[in-house]
Amino acid sequence: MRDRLLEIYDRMLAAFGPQYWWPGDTPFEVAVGAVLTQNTSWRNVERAIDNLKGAGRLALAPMLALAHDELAALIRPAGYFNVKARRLRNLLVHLHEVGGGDLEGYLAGDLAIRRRELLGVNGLGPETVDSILLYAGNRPTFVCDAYTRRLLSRHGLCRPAAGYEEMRALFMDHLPADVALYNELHALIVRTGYHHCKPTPRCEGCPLASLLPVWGAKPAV
DNA sequence: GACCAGGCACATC
DNA sequence: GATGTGCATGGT
Repeated sequence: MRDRLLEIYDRMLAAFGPQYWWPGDTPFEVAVGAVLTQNTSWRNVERAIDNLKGAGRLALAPMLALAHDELAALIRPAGYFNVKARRLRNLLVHLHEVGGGDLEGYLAGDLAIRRRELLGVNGLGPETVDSILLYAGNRPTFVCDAYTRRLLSRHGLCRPAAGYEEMRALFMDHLPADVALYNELHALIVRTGYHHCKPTPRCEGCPLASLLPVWGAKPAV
């Protein structure tokens, strides 16, 4: 299993190069982006983050001071703005009350405990929590998503209906707990997902074709 | 106009 | 435990 995962990693890296994730300037921006990007394209998230930046609200206290409607209006381009305004506030309140307002210090605490605490915040699921821990906190936890399930299941490495924790364990049980590796591997899986679903379901001539012969958004028959 | 995008909570069976 | 639904904008 380790060798198969690393071969996929090597192929993707050779094809697309390092992805330099997460696209955000500060840990706080990364954490906010992790919520905003839930089921949403990154381009729309960027608009929302630009709005927050432009309004001088991209920091814990200034964002926490916003009324629901004000926050929702700023993040509108990211979609689900009422839901996400609530989820962001839940995260901010948690960081303020449990984390003492110090995001980086908070994320540096015991990994299993921090993960469990963050999963207890309403609106933060496993992908969002692992993204915050890995990309904002530089902690070794693997991030999985819909692309990951497609990649694994189409290579017979997991069931098509595999749960999140099952996929995460698959990576973490077979790969070293290496932040740089986890960072790049997840980013490359997403990058490969874009590449394959945009042009054509069957990616002819792709450097990954022998490893990833079929990708389309809907499982190919 | 249909389909998709770096999910998640909640209701229901 | 599995399955269905609401949430919403913007690109292709």
